[in-house]
Amino acid sequence: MRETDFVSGFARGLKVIEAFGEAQPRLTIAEVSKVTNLDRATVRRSLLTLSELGYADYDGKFFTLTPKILRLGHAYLSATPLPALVQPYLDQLSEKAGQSASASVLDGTEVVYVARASQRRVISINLMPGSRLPAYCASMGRVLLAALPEAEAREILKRTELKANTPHTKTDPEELVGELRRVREQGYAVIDQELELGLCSIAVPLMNARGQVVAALNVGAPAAHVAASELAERYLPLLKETQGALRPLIQ
Amino acid sequence: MRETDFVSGFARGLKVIEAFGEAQPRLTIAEVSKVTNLDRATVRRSLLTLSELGYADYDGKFFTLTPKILRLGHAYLSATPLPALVQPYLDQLSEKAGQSASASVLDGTEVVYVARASQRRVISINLMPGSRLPAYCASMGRVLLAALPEAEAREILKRTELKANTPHTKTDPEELVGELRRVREQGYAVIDQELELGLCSIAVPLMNARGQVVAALNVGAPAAHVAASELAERYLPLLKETQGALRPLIQ
DNA sequence: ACCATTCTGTGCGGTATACGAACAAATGTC
DNA sequence: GACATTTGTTCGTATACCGCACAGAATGGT
Repeated sequence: MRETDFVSGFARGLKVIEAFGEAQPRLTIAEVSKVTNLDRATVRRSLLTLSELGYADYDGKFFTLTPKILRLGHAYLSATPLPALVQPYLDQLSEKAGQSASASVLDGTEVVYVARASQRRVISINLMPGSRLPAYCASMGRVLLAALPEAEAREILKRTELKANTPHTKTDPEELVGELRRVREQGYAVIDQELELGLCSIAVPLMNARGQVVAALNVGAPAAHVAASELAERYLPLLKETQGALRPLIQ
Repeated sequence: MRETDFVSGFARGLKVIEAFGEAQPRLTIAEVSKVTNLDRATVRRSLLTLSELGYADYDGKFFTLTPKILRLGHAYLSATPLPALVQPYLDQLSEKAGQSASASVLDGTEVVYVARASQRRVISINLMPGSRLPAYCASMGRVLLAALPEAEAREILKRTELKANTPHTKTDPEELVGELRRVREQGYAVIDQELELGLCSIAVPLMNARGQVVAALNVGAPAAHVAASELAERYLPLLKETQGALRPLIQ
């Protein structure tokens, strides 16, 4: 690709959109400028453009994103058959298990939820399609990393900030690579409170008809309710069943 | 806003992203050019930019969006407190009702789902956060339109392509305005197979502490399972209860 | 009330980008 | 296999945009 085949105005604008995150529903021009390291004048033009197009609201001081912005992500969710395909199976799985069930794909060092069926039981982390978690300490992340050639998985781990979210979090790259090997062999991954205390989960890969891993499927449960050691016994059959049912349907 | 406060390269790029919809997961440069009415050279630059940034994949012929694009919509979903706030109530509501429950907001002529709790029962339409439906023939759409000044609602109806999805669909603007009046008076809207045969639903507005309508809440059911005339009797108390519980919590 | 700080909005010069057209490559048609 | 059509890529030029610097407004601290 030539240098001139890159529209930096577009790239800058996308960066501006991403500046709106968790703790920042309302941002001023200067705040966005700080977060994005873009010039204030540039940020201002981008935000006014978003506002003009209806993707953002502006009250003279603060900018907020409007629901129109969901059209962008929706372009992916509706264009990709996977989410719509797995949703009903996820609902079934979630009901049978009595726990939340999710499907996700890998994006860089993170897993991205593409579908989810939640249970009444409220978990502190609120997850929905589009939500992201670091791959190294999430059950679906382990499964997806295990599906990659080891060199590639190592590369991703190298790029990841391996921090200990809890005392249980595995952060040693070598230990993680070993863990990935085990996951690859046994065909599933169990996480015991590595992401958050009190939360454990089990995941299996989702394969297409050709056997390529295209996503992961998991069931999450409060540690108080189900011990990590019981996860496989309790939920693995259900996960395997769902995995098998979906396999011929994907692609 | 001055003419020069608009970044057209950014606007064009967003248009390119939106070109990827329902039936088009994989698009060529020329296809995107047709859909967007942008010059092929311009589209190419936008797509290569998306690809360079990891928002799209390119195999030399077709472009596809990657899950990274979900970061954009996620910026809204996580930045707006509403979805996370209503989700647990939705889950509860869905379980008590034994039917799917959703929350949505208005975006132009469409309702946009911001949260959803689905039931095992599979409905032909697959809906998820970010999904859109025309407001005029959806229960939540009726509720949200009814909350607007009548002139504004008329304006939106004028901009809408009022097509009859089923023999039951109301498409006469005057009849719809009358319907909106009734919805406003009775405080809820019932849809009987106007969007899709076999599907009916009931919705109520969600208000914030100041009494402003900020979203809508609904329960959908297969017509075979629950007659439209029974919807209010069966689910209105649950909806009202949820509405009341959320009211002091919003904003 | 004052100054210090931070913010938004604007004008300007240099540069990067969009446009249209022309070219090259692929695809389809007979 | 030759022609027609569509698609992808390149190029020159006019122009729109970026970053900077400054002015004025808003905010905050003393």
